[in-house]
Amino acid sequence: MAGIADVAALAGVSKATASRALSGAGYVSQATRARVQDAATRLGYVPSTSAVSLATGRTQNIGVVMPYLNRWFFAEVLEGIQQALLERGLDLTLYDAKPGSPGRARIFDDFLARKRFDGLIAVGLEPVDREIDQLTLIGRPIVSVVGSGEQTSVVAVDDDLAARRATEHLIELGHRNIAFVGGSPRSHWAHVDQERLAGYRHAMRQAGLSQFVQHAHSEVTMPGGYAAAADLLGDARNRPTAIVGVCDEVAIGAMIAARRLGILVPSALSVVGIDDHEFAEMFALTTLRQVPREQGMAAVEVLLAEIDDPNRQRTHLRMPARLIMRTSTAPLSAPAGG
Amino acid sequence: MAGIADVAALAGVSKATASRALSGAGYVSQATRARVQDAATRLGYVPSTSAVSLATGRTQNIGVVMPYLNRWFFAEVLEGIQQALLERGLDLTLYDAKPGSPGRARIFDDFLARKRFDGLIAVGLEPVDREIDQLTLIGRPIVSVVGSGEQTSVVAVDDDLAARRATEHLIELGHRNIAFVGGSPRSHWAHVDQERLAGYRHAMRQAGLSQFVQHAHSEVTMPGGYAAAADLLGDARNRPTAIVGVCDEVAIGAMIAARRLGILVPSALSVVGIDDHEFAEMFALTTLRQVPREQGMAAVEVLLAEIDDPNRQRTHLRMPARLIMRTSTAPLSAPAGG
DNA sequence: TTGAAAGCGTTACCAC
DNA sequence: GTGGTAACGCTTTCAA
Repeated sequence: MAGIADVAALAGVSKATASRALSGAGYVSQATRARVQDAATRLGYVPSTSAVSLATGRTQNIGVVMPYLNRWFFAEVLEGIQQALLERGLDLTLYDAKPGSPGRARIFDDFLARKRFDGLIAVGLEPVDREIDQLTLIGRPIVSVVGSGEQTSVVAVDDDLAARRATEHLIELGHRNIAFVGGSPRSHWAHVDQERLAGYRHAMRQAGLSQFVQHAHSEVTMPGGYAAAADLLGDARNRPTAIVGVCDEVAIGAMIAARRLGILVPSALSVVGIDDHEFAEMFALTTLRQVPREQGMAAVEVLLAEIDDPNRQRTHLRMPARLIMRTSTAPLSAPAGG
Repeated sequence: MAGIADVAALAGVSKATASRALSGAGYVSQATRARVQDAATRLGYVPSTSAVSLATGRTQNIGVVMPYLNRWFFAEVLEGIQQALLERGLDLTLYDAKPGSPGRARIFDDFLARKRFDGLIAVGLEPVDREIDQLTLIGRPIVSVVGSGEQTSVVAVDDDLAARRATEHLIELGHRNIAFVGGSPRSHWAHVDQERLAGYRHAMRQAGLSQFVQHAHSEVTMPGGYAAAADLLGDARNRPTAIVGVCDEVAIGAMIAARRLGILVPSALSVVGIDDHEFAEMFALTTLRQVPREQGMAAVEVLLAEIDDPNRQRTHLRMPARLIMRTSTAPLSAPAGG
């Protein structure tokens, strides 16, 4: 493998000059620069990343920690991060830290401590106290996507607002008996779930519908929403006329459950989600759109700025979600009861 | 940051001894080893990965290239890989090489050439000729998950067999007019699609049903399957009584389309998929199960063996898929025609 | 504008 | 069993 010494030799200059010529830092005459670059391409020179890291203290690599890879939101964020890093020639090292798994402890104890990265993006991590300490102890800039994060910069959608808008949309359509499906005490989306639940509650209260507030717990997955909605809708006497899903996956699960029970959407049941999941269109789901891919890209932006200037002030980006109207919601049809 | 020199000093030994004591290679007395380890934990010593890489030539990192992150199969494989690496203390650097994207070229030209890894796992890559050359030029072991891969070791499901079994299952139920949905010429799953299509054709031919062979092209996604099936089923005169989906996502899309058209599954239409996707259960989809997570773990196994012994013979692992019967398939009901 | 040489933090060879 | 020391491949002063 050709090293910088070979390049220097071929170009007839010293290693120092070759290094400067290739990295673009420091004075080099146009002529020598050209000669060095020529030699480099000729030899197919590729700098050794470990040598560069050792000498500069920079890894040119960003770490990403997330609890799930196989969920729409996380995969999209990851793609956004990846794309933004790719454009800048930075590598991405992935850590899959499943909540409560033995592997998670190892990641925090060993992997992250290795500092194989110049900065870290934590997606939906919801770290417990000890983990937060470990993160800050790393001494590298950190940006959270989703999550409360007082300690780090944060990029996220305004969850409270999104849920409020979703609920208000249903209220405007004349619904009163509106249930919220999704989220459970032991969910690892805890923070997001709670923000959204709070938004729903807020909207209900403000409309004087506190008596109708109803929260059906569920796993935050499509099957989870299916199961929870099946329960919720099973009791015909006390059935809501509309559902706010904590996210599209849950909302779609609820729609499928409704169909199985012979409850027509939207004539007998309106459903609204939050996300604008890739399946939302297919299910004609009305939803509040967030674009996780953009959140991922924004997180990279913020992180790189902090790497550049470690004293930079923390950024807290909360993006608004936009209502996308499809046909899973409809005005409350002439009701049987009041 | 404490370096190995500090550890050595605190333990009262040389750097060389400290290194041996910590890495476990070479002779060190029990007593000194204990003393060194104690000093290390005391100082919170963490070796510099770049220094280690530079000295050993090993990065303790595995590269993973895949074209999509947001599809069930890929996400599952990635989780399997991640888990297997985690157990061994190895890092994972991710390269998201979308087919035809400008970024893809960069990945092959720049990123992979950096060799920031001891070995590479390529998932469903379908590389074009130039890319294959670039991969082999890296000079590191490579394992493909899915894909033709003559040049590398391969871990995959037996696609031909899976599709054949799926088709045979329908034939045994009395179906004759069986269509295959999924895959298109410009699909980037090309190889898998074709294997499965071939399996379907094979089974049809063997049962003397060649005249019924019908391939509805579609994107290999749930919405893709939906659209293709909507077309296919729209023409009531020439409608198949059963569908083989190239994968579960397509099959589920087809089921949803059927429902929209008022075609009951399974009484009026049987649908079988391949995958056992996380949604298969919820849709009661009969399918041929593959476990991508295990494929990912197996790929790691093979790769590490090849890293250990570069002269090792290539491995070609083709796992069989198992039929999981649910209720999306049923015997052909007393037919109107044919 | 260029070059010599000193790191960067490990490992590994070779004496002792 | 242990310690000195030369790599590993690059960047970065500091002189020239």
